Amino acid sequence: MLTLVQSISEIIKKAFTDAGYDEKFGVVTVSNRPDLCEFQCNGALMAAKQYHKAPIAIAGEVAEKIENGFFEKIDVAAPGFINLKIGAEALLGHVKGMFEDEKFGFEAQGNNRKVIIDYGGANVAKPLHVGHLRPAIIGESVKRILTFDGYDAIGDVHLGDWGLQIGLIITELKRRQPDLPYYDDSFSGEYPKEAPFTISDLEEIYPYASKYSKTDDAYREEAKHATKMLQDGHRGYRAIWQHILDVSINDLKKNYDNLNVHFELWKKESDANVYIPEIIDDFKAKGLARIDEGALVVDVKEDTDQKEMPPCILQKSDGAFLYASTDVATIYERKKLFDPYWIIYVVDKRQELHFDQVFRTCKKGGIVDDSTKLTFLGNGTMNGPDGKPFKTRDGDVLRLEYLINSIVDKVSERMADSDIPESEKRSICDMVGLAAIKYGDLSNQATKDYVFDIDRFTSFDGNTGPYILYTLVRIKSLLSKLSVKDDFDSVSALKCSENITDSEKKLWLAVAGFHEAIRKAADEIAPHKICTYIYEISDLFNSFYHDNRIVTQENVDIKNRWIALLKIVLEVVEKCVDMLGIKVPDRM
RNA sequence: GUGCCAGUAGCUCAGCUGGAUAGAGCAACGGCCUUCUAAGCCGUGGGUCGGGGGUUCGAAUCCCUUCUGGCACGCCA
Repeated sequence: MLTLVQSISEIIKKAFTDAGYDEKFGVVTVSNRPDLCEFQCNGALMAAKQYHKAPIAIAGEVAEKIENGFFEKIDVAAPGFINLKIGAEALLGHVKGMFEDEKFGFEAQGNNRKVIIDYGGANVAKPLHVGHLRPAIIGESVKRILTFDGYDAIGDVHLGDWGLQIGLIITELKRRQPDLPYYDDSFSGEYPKEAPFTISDLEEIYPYASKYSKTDDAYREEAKHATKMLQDGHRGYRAIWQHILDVSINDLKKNYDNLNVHFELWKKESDANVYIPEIIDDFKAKGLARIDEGALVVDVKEDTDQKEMPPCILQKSDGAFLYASTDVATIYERKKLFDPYWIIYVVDKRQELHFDQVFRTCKKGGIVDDSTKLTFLGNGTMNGPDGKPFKTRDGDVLRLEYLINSIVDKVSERMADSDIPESEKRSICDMVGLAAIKYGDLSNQATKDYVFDIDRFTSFDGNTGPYILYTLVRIKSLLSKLSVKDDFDSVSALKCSENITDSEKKLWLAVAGFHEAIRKAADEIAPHKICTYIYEISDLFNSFYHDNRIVTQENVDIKNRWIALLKIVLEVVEKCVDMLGIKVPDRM
């Protein structure tokens, strides 16, 4: 169905036509002067130039032609605004359509086209840290938004399991446990099923090896060599690598689950690796690649470029592949396996140049055709209250689970004197804590850096996740007090439009704004627009709640209309919150 | 050096495809609980939209310039 703004625009466009003007000027927007009106049309101001006429005169003529019946008030204001207030009956009439549609009247535009969203970025053998939080939260939300918009959206964790990091671990492991059979080239038996390390071991080994390699060139060379051997198929190294995968993936799944972040695909860099040779052969055959300083590169500079655009390196001078190779191969693989219409990368924005090169390489080599959309949605950095990247007191990278725990602890303090039984409290704190983190993150623009302030996010006041949850819980509580039956007929409850107060009408208008808000969020891949919307509607609900005694309302028609209102607000906001990846408790 | 992004109230951020008096939240101050969850509601104060030019009837928004901060710039990922 049309959005409310579109429906009103249709009426105003007709008035412009009837008054002898181009209908394109009849576009209506939500008013930026709520004290004057609910909707406004600035078309007369724009038409003034074309028709060489005073805008106020045009506005007057158009206003004359506006159909009666839909509006409560039509004003013309200098220098040429047309100000509109919708009638209560028309508003309820519009909203009725939302009740009758499972998407609340939202028109999905994805047409079931396939979109792959790459938002994991986790590496095996390394714990998730704060740097993984934003892509995970934003990516999950983007996936849910696009799913709602009718796309066949697939989340891919795209694990980093194939670089020097594995070589480093192998090297360090060999140094510590040289007697293991993996390094014995003459060993031909079966390797042990059990990994020779735990996840905790790995989390210690990798940083150690990484650090040490920076001080010892021979060690570093050995790690590079091990990486190459692994890529070339060394049997023992492959076995170690498989152990690393098994141990890590198990742990990562658990951690992502705790975040309510789920991937449809658990693909890895190594999966794409097998395609690299054929891709390189193809680039060579097409004459698109050249040798430069011993490395195989693809020139991706275009004539229109204002900036420097270094070539994309597909193969290092020592013959090994690197991240550009795997990223190109990954797109190749995705094209081959899924033939997606769209691929979206939710990755730290500092990698923009790299992905620009990769995308251009893919287009140039015909790995994807021009119709395939490749989007880089670079996320900003999460900073601490000092405005600098979030670190522990010692200056180390903060593990994600520690961050989550500290938030949940703060929430628990808040809930200490609530009368909710301890058995339920735990999961409620988890939900509220996660909502605090996610809402705090998603309410900022994805591409911008933002300040993650634990005290602010857990303060529970104002525009926060807990406030939204509190509002939803409040509505749930009301509906339960009202003993609303599941088969309550909301549509017929809308027949009564008497005694609609200002705060109620504003809330209905906010409900009607759902379609518009989600449309924008989906088109611009902007979860923060959903946050803005739910904050507005929650705020309006709480005002309405304050102004009206719902449970004790004696006029049955009005009470039923209010029940319908509660139900639709609850459903709409729950849907929004779900698109952010946030779960709602029944009470708090 | 080249390029990208940011600079809006004391703090954290919206708004940016040009429109009326630039909006929230926090913090400050003042009200509202014998009544549906006060984790709430209502109100007050607070801004040369980094500076300077320009385009326009009209600019936080578009263009140029400048200052400040962040980031990225071929064999790490």
